[in-house]
Amino acid sequence: MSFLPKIGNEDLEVAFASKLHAALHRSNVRPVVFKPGSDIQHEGDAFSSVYLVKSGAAFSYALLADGHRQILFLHQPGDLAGFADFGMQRVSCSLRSVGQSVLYPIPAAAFSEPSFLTPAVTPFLFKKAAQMQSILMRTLIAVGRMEARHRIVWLILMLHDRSDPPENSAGSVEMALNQTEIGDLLGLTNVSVSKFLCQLSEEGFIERKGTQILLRKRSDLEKMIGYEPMDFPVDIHSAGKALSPSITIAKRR
Amino acid sequence: MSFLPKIGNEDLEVAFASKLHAALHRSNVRPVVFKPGSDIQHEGDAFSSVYLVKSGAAFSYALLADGHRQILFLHQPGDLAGFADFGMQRVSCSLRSVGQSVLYPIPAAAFSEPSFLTPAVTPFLFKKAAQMQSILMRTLIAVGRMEARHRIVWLILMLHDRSDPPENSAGSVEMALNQTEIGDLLGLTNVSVSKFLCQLSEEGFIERKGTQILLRKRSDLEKMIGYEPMDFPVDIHSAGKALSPSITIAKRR
DNA sequence: CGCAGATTTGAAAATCGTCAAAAACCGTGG
DNA sequence: CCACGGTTTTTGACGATTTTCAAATCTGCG
Repeated sequence: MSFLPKIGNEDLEVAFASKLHAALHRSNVRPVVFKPGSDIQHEGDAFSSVYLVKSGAAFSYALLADGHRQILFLHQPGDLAGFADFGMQRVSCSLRSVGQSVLYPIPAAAFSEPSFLTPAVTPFLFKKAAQMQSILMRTLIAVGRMEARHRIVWLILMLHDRSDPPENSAGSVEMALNQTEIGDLLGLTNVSVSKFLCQLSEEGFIERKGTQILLRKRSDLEKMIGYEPMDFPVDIHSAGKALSPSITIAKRR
Repeated sequence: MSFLPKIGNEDLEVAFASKLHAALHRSNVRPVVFKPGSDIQHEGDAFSSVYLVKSGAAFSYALLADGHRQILFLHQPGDLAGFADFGMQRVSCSLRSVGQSVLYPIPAAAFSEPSFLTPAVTPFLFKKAAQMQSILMRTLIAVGRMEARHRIVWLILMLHDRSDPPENSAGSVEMALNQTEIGDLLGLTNVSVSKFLCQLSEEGFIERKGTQILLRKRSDLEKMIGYEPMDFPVDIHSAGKALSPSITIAKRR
C-alpha cells in the first residue's frame, strides 16, 4: 500500500489522522490545555516534546537581541509545533498559545517507539513535515520579496486557504493575531499593517468585522500578488480533533 | 535503541548516512550529474523525486510575477532538496545547481517501499526534515527582522557553520553564490550586498580572496548580530559522499 | 464609567532600492 | 602575452518605501 494518497483523497487522510490519535492514545499522550497568550516553551528549554495542536492555535517565534520578534509559524489544529528542534538538546524557538489552546505533547521518546511510529503514522509525519516546510518557504517568499501591501494580502489568502470550511467558503477569515503579531510574522511594523489593512478595506477588497475579515474579491487579490492556492489534504482539519481523552491542565508558566 | 543520538555522537550519524546509501543502492537509485547553473526542476513540473545532494550544491528558488526571485534554501552535500513538495502533484519551486553537482533522485515511490524506508533510514529522514525546517526558520528571522548589514553577517556565519572542517577551521568560507544570488537569498539587492561586503572588509571583520571569505573576528561578528552557532550532526558531510556507483549524466534541460 | 490594550493617523527620518555608469575579473583565442 | 567580450562587482546620486515617534481614537471588559 502506498502512503502517498492522491490529492483530494480525504478519506485516506482522515484515516491517517485517526491512526495518529490511536497511536498517541497507546503511547499515553494526553492533551494539555493552555491559557490564551501563555508561553508553552521558551528558547533554550531542554527539548522534550513535539506538540500536535488539537484545538486553538499557537505560534513559534524568536526574539532578537535588539528586541525585535519574528513569528515563524502559526500552528493550527492538526499542525506540529516544535518539530524543527527534533533531535536537538535545547529548543531554538519559543512557542506561545493564541487564545485557549489544547496540544498533545508528543515526547521525543515516542519517535523511537515502534508502537507509536507505525507504518500508518510515519508517512503522516512525513507529509506534515513537508507541508510545514512548504508553508515556511511561502512565508519566506512573502517576507523576502513582496512589498508591504502584498504581504498583507498574502497572509489573508493563506489564512483563508488554511481555515475551516464553514466560514472559509463564506469568504471569511478569522484573524487570531493582533496587528503587532501580524507585523512580526510578515517582517513589518504594526503601523504598516494598520495602514494597509485600512487601505485594502477602503478599496473594497476586504471588509472588516471585528477580528473577522471578509474577502470581497478573492480572485482579484490572487491576481494582485500572483498567488497560487495551497492544496493541502484535509488531515489539517481532522488530525487534532478526533479523540477527547482526559485532559490535563497545564500548570502556569 | 533510540534514534535520537546525542549531539556530537558523530559515529552514529555516519552509520545512518551509510545506511541511507545502502538503502538507495538497494532501491536502484543512481546519482545524476548536473552542469553548473542548470535547472534540475522547474516550478510546475510533476513531482517525481526528492533529491539527495551528493556533491556540489543547489538552491531552491521561486520567481514572482514581478520578476523578483527568492532563493529559499542552499542545499549542500547531504541535504535533501524538493522535500517540501513530498506528496504533492506538482512541485512548487525550482531547483538549480551551483557549480557542477551530483544528486541522487529518490523517486517518490521509494518512500512507500519498506526496503528503502528501513528503521535506520526513517529517523535519518526525520532529522533531515527537522534540520531543514530549522535552517528555514533562521533564514526567515534574518530576512524578516535584521537590517541589511546583519543579514550578510548572518549568511557568512551560517555558511561557515555548514561548511566542511578543513577550510572551516581555518576560518574560511567558500561563497558559491554571486552577489545577486546572495541578495535573492537575503531579500536584498546585489548593490546592497556589494556595499556591505566592502564595508565589512574595510572594517576588518572579513578578508576577501576571490570567492573565499576569511573570518577575521568571528566572535565579534557573532556578538554583533546575536548569533547562536548551529550544532548539526555530521551527517551533513557524509550522507552524500560514501558510495560512488555508476553515474548517470543528466540530459540537457 | 473608566482603564488598559489595540488601532489609527500624521509628520519626520532612515534604510534600502533603482538607475546608470565605471571598474574589475575571467576565460578564450589570437 | 595581450586583447577581447561577457559577466560580475563597485560606486554614486536620487527616490521610494517603510520605520520611528508621538498622539489621538477606538474597543472590550470589569
